[in-house]
Amino acid sequence: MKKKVSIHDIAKQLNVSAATVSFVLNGKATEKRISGEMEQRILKHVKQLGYRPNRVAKSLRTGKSKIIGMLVEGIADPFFSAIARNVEEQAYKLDYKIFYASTENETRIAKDILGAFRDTQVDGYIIVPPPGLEEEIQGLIDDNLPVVLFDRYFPGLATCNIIVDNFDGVYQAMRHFVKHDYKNIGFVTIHSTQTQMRDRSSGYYHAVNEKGLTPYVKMIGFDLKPDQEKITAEIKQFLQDNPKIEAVLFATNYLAISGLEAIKQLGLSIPNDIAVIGFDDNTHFSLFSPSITAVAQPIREISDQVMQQLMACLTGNEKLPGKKTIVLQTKLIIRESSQVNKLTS
Amino acid sequence: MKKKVSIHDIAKQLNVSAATVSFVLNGKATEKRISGEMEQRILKHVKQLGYRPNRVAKSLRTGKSKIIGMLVEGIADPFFSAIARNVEEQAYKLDYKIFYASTENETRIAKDILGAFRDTQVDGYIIVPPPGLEEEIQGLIDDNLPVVLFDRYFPGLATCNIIVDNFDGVYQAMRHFVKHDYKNIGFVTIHSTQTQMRDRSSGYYHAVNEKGLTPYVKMIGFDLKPDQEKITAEIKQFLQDNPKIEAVLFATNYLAISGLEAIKQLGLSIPNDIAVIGFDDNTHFSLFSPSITAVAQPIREISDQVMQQLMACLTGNEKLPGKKTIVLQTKLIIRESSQVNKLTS
DNA sequence: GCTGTTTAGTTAATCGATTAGGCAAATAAT
DNA sequence: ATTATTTGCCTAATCGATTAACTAAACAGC
Repeated sequence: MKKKVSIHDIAKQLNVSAATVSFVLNGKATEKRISGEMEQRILKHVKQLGYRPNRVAKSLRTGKSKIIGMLVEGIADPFFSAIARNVEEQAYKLDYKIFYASTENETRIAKDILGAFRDTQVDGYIIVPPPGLEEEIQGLIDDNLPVVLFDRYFPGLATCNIIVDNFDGVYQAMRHFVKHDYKNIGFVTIHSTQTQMRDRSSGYYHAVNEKGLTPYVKMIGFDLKPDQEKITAEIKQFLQDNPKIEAVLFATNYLAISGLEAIKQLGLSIPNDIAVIGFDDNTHFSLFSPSITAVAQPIREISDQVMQQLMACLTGNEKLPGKKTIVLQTKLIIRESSQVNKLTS
Repeated sequence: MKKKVSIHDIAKQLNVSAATVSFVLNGKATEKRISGEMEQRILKHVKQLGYRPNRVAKSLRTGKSKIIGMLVEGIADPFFSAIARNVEEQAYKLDYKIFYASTENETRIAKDILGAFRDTQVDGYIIVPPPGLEEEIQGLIDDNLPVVLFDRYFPGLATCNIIVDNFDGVYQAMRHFVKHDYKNIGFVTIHSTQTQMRDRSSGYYHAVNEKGLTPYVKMIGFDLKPDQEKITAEIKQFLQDNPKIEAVLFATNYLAISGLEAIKQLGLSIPNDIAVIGFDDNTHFSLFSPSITAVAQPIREISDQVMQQLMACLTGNEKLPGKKTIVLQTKLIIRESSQVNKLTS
């Protein structure tokens, strides 16, 4: 087992002090008036030995870790994993590493992990907050730690938030339905008071009121998320109980999946028996037959904004991002599932 | 900004030494003969202040970090993110954190990140190795660091590997095709010499030879992975060039997606014009019309085995896992895409 | 009363870096 | 020639924990 070499070993071997080596390694040779000759001697020897400074020690001394903590609802969710991937890519370029973790939207898990992040002294936080995390986030702000929230936020907190216009996303989808003459439009969402879901609901109700429609809403408990079959069963029941529904909007990607399964099980034909739009696009929606219309979130832009805001703090004047809410627009990707099939109708 | 409290602050406030506090906090009170009275006094005060030990300092001293480094091909890939999610869940229970990163199967990125993991002193490594990472992995072994590889491995290295029977997975799929009387069966794979792809190819050729069939193979460059459209175009070309093909097997999930798109663009009907099987199942395959037959990898089992092997080293007698290759079985999930449609044929 | 053993802690070195402050030698200024 | 400045590098404290080695007091045994 190759013994680890420390900066002191390097120093001893060259008969200089550890401080000198440290200065050279941190590019402060000129600033600290180390001669060019010495600098070369050290650099050469360091390269030859393949010495790598111990980040843990460095982190302890400087209080910086070059790590960003990222807390999402679930890394297996394609929406979050796609953003995670983009964020990671950008972080990598700036010599930061990402430390992901999933909360499953549970307050306790989120608190635990956030604690672990703090203990590890991560330099910045990217958080998709579950309910009840206000205090912890306020704590980060109080301690002057850079935080960026995305997907949802707490209106009461002075954080930097990157979100999409959930209200408008749903509203656009509704207008599309109405334009194609659908009158009885269902909305399947989850029981949640978080901003993103609340805004989606508002968008639905706004459209319903504006157009004088009858609302048909089904709320699924969030706790059912791991149990796809149960969600499918509930949606099936909802559609059976409300046979008038001729179009339905699903408020999240996993609800859409279960909803499509429910529709399949009921033997209904899309879009002739029932039209469908999902919130959150999916690589596969274009391949479905019929292809599925979706409200697409701008994944690339979200990732870019998240990183831009966070990096401005990390590399800049160490200030907090400050209270700022950046609202990005969604895009309705119109496919076959939301318009009557001209061939058969 | 709340000043951070250290173990010395605690000690001073209680008029004891830092060592005593440390012993109590690490549950060594009895072993180190600290009185119950003192123990309670310290615990109470620590709880009251909400003191949390600095993990970085602890890590520097002990050389342990309670972090596991996980290197996958791409965190946005549903196969890897599902495994990551499971692994994370188990690690969490054992008080370990996971540090993910994506390599995009590039040697240089993988080396970089592995270096960062080492610098951070992660306690264990879970790796899906890109080509050319042999030396670095051997280096981990030489330094007695626990490593588990999965999905693919290097036959020359004495590592613990968790893989699936890729050969048999493909072979089963081929047998299924043959059973349903398909004779001209295409195989779309990527240009790669890594074990998992090599074995899938072997499975195909074995079946082709055994049944006396004509091989139709299309190799896609791995570098095209980010460019879905190009892959789609190549597959389209392949199918057009080989009109005899009546069934096709895709060797990875993203090839299947592009392949389905190609088939859609060609206006072919599945399974009547062309039958399809994909390697790697997908949440959505059951919802496609027709639903897509797939070779499912046992995600849960893979994650369990990975963690079991790694944890045995971490919590146990600090030995390496040793050379051991655990081969799990795939399961052919038969759906509509691979058998002639009884209604119309 | 003197030695040996427990009890209940304490002291100080250590992990591997960073960095403010110091100091001797060389060079410049007067 | 003497003082001032610059050059070039070193000393030692520090970050916040862990832990081997030690000690002082209390108690036991003969």
